[in-house]
Amino acid sequence: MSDAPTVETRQERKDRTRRAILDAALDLLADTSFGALSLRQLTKTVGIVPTAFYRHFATLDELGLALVDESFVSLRTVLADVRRGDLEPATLIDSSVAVLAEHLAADLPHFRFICRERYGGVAAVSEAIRHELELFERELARDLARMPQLTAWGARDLGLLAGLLVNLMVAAAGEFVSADDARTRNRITDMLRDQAKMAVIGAAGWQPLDG
Amino acid sequence: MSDAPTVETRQERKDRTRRAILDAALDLLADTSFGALSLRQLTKTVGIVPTAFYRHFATLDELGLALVDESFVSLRTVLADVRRGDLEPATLIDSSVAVLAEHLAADLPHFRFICRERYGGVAAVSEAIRHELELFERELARDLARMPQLTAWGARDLGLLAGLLVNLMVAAAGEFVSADDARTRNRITDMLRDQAKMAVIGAAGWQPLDG
DNA sequence: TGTACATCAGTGAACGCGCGTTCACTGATGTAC
DNA sequence: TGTACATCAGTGAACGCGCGTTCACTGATGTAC
Repeated sequence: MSDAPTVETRQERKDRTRRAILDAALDLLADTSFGALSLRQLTKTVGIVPTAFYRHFATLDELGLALVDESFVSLRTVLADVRRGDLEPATLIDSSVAVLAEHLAADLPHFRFICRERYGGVAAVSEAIRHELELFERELARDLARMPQLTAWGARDLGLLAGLLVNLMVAAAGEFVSADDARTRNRITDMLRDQAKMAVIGAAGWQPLDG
Repeated sequence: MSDAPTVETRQERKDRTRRAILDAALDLLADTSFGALSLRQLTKTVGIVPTAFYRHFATLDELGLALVDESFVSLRTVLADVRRGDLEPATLIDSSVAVLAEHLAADLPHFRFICRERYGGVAAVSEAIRHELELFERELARDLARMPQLTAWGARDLGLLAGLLVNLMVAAAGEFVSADDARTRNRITDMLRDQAKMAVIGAAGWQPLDG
């Protein structure tokens, strides 16, 4: 047993507090919307005095934008994991939906935040989320463009399919977050998988509008 | 010019105040989420004293549920108008989306409320909305079942398609509400129409799972 | 029709409470020499 | 290595404010006779 005192620099301690603020916020946001978040309740949960919050964020909105940022870092790892996995056309959707479900279960707070605040009451936050979702949609469209069956497609049609899939995904995430038992979650995952298949089959039979 | 004094019964006056409360709430909810709505600000907007609110609703949650009710009355008129309109398979989606766009533009506050609170922070309200959306989805599935191309389908597959279309619709409504110029709204409507076509084409090519 | 009483939508004062933000501060960590 | 000074994350008191809810009330509308 070493008695060596933990040496922690000022910056490390500050980073740890910042993380604690973000985590406490995600925790409290399970029960309320961001617009109803109280700074005093938040700092009380963290275990710091209300004014200490301002050492880390200039405003509550800035905290919200930080949560948007890290939520989308989390969401992007879904795409990265899908790319890294099974890319056989016949089973791509099954494996992609399985990857998504895994991420959903592993990081509920961030996905709940995205769903809840997408059309939420704090303009700065909902705008940031919709902007990031648009970027995510484009990233997905780029991935779709690389699929052999869709190489001839134009940008608009790829965008339509990507948008459709993103909307399905967000809605499924919202239901998933609200469900609290494994059975319901499996039903949601199954539904998402079949709806995604419908969408892709429809896309395959679609008459491209451009490109 | 008649000088006849307006005769208004006690009940009529009460109904008028109740309506004014609902309207003021819809107005304030353009800027905040329901969970952040203040009873004092609300009654100030109506022009009554805070305590008078309790003559109409026992709690703020009850007001929220009343808003859910009338929002879905509004949404159901969309289906009714679609049924009443052009039912030619070749142009059904175009005309349905046009009807929806018309209703969206005519009653933004209720549609914004549904989108914003669907996954919002007040459990009673978001649960009521998701319940009503499920009923709406079933109603849509029943309409779809009557279409000649889909008569052979099972309940599950009709439900999948209906759910997909409802998610598309709600997402489009959310974007529509956030957009403030006619050009953007037309783009959203166009996108919804084409995505709905993709979904229905996919549904047509789908291998039914049951039924 | 006239009178006496009941109802009840809306009033207004009062309450204790949690809110966000200000400010001058403390004391441990970091740095310059 | 030792000392003197600078930095800055977190403190704690204080502020004025809007909050939801209580309560006894007022006075116009409604009703019974």
